[in-house]
Amino acid sequence: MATFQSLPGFRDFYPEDFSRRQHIFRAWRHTAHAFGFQEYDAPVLEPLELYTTKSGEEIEGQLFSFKDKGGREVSLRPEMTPTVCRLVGARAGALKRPIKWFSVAEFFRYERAQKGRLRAFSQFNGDIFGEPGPEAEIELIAMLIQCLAGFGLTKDDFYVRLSDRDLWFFYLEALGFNDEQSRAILSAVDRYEKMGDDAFMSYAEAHGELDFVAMTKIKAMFGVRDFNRLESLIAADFVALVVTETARSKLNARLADWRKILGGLEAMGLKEFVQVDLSVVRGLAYYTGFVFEAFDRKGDLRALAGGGRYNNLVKKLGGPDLPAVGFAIGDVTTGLLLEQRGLMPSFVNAPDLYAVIGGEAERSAAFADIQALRAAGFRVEYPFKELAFGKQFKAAAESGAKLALIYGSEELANGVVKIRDMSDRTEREIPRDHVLAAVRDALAGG
RNA sequence: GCGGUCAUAGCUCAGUUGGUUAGAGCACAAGAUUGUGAAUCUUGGGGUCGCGGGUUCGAGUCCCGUUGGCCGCCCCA
Repeated sequence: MATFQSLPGFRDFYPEDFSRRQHIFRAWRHTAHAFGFQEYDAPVLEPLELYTTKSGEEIEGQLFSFKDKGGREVSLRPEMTPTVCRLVGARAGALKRPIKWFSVAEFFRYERAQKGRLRAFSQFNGDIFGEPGPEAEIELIAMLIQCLAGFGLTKDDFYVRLSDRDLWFFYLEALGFNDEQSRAILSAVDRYEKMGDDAFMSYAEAHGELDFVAMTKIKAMFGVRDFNRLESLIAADFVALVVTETARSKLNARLADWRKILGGLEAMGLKEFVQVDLSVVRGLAYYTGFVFEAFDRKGDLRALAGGGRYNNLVKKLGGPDLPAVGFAIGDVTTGLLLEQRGLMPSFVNAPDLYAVIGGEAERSAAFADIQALRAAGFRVEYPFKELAFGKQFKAAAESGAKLALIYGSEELANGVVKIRDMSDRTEREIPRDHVLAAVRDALAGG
């Protein structure tokens, strides 16, 4: 047993693990480029205040924070959102709109590790700045879906739950609740899935029991799973209740945005991935409108991804008033889901070519070709030590190389090299000065 | 921060009521095999049995503590 091991919640990435993570990163970047997003990164270490300003002092308990040698309070980044707000805010005037940025980066949170949650993890973050309308949501939700579908996951594997904090506030306002009461109700809605009716106890303590009619309406609202039902619930309340004209027009405007998002995603053929679900509230208060989360269909994993609109955050962090929507997908849960569904490719590290070298005398000739082939971009392996031919062919086969190049004394005496197709075991001789061309030709076909 | 559970080779595990020098399979390496393939056989390296203390003539085994993994609670940006 080694004396030192990695810190709790941190992972070592041996080559197989690294290749698995790399597979995830590659697919994410591929998708982001297809959607026209630009990649950025920023320091892993940030001023602690960036996070306490955004999330409150309490957040420090969950951070890898410390005082640096200059006495600065600093923290490893626990998320990308404040950082990207800082970057965009600083140059907002000079950036072409819409601003569509993404990153693939590592984050650190001082929390107890659990299934799907570690202390160090990677996330894909995609954000759109400068677009207040639901067009940004369409773009981001479509990209979120593709970030998972790109691995071969389908609508039977995962789905995106779409909710709307504005709709909630406008609806509760129409029911006669003030802002503080509405927040307490939303916090109960957030916990309802886990706690049931007990979730409303803290509301009752602060504001008195909810009356039966209001409770029924609220439960109906977060029980809704399709848009037509949502519309008809609200339409029915317009008839049954005394609703002010402003509350009515706010709600109607929200419903129009909903129609736009759902219509847009349907036109993209993504309807089956999206479910209306107002029980998603997403705890932290900085979300200002639509919020969404992706889950696996079987429901035995933590959330795959989450995001939403945060129109006030850039300004709060010192930038201009800039609307924003974003989401993040984690590598840990995504990796677990891909393993579960057999979509994680096995580690492949096969060279294109394996050079079989007769002896020390032949090594120099082989080296010349090996270097030329490598410079041309081919992956070439050869044995470090002198080995029997039998061993070398075995090594070549185990390496997974498509071709073997044979540098024996007989071949070199004739000015040729044998090129062996490892899959069908056929061999042919080629002149030494045609090796590169012959390899190119042989590998082009398969 | 709280609770449950586990910890023996790189991996998966065995190890009797406490008893000699802690084992197997896989993996890795060498040889059989100095011009042709994933097989087979032989051999080898690799363990302070997570760590520390206690009980005992004797601890991988029992007790306490600790660290770490896994699972759950709180939290989840």
